[in-house]
Amino acid sequence: MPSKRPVKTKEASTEQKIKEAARKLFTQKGFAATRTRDIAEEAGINLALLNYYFRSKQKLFDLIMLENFRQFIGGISANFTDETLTMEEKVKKVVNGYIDFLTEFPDLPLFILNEIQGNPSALTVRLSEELAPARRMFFQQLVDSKKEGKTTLDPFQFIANLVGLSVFPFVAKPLLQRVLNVSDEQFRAYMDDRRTLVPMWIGMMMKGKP
Amino acid sequence: MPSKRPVKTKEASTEQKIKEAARKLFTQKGFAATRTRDIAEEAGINLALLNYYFRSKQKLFDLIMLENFRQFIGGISANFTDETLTMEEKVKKVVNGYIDFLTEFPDLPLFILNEIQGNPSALTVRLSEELAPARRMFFQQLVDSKKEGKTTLDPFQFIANLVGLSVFPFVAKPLLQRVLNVSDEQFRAYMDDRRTLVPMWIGMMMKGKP
DNA sequence: GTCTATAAAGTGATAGAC
DNA sequence: GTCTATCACTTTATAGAC
Repeated sequence: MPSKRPVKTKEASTEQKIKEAARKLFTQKGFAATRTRDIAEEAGINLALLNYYFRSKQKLFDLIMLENFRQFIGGISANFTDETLTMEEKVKKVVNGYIDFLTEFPDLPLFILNEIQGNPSALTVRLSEELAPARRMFFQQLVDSKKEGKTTLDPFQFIANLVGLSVFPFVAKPLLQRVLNVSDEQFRAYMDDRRTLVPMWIGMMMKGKP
Repeated sequence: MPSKRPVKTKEASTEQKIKEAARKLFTQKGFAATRTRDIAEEAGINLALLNYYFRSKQKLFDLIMLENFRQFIGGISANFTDETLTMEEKVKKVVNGYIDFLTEFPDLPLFILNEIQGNPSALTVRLSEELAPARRMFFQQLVDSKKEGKTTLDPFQFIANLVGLSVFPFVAKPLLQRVLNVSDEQFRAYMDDRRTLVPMWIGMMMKGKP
């Protein structure tokens, strides 16, 4: 078992190189379609070192998966638990946060959706727990809005719309680009437009019938 | 090579049983994570029969994938090429079509999204071609709507919203259910509500600012 | 810490009996 | 058409030299 980090700090350590290579391949192709040999090659190291540092393919995968989950929900959760923000401001922050994040890590949402479908009970429980505070505060705020007559929208529908409008375009990016004949650059521009469009639409939806 | 179908017609033929088992497992877990032995067991037949009927795992998978693609785009395409329908009617039909279809085959969209991400150029080209007529007619109709001052919404944003609001809740079903604590029954009811909600929202979005 | 060589198990596919 | 037995190859993981 490796107890000490390597000496060099200027360039990435072997352990780090393996982890980054694994993150790239696992996130792109999933657990089963990724071979440990591919990871070793991508990291530019020997195959045996993977097991030396991480014991097994599964352990390495679990590590990557947990980090991916954390990164995905981290920013969102923070925005929703901020007491100083109105619902309208939260929506703007969450939408912009998603678009920033997914522009940088476009493969992550599909990876997470796959993992959750494949493991109905494993990490989803933990995920749910970590999101519990955000959920509680959000529900409370939406119930208050209902009392004040600001909206009639059900919390489930609200979240489904918010995530659908923000995240789905990234999940379906290759499909949308192919079918609608859109370049990478154009796609980016469209997503930028959505930073203001989506919050506006969400606002309209909350107000109810036109 | 099998030239004749089996004799029995009362129950599913061996070939059909294999195909259905393969469809279930491939759609659920993808190509790499599905073993031919699993398919054989699921179908209740011998492993050798899989190769007898379909030559190889890859050939069987290609067959399933093509059928899945066709089924997914079939209904949608038909709705969009119907000249007698207004844009508003088309939206209603497409939304209801998706919700019907995905209630029955909830695993399909994630499967398709995965395949498209994994094969940037293989089947997506064919998919794009088969959707070409629908795309052409839809663009024309939306351009007309713009001229008439009915909407200012970009076609890309329109499609992203339509598919995002209709399909995404099914893709994210396990996540939404876990995080928002929703039963299967409740989820179904929410989706039923969306049959009228989504077309209404799309209508509001097309009209522009509130 | 890193390498080569190899063990151990898994997996797709086929040969040949029935 | 369907089965059992087995081959050929891949892939994960480890032993042991350096």
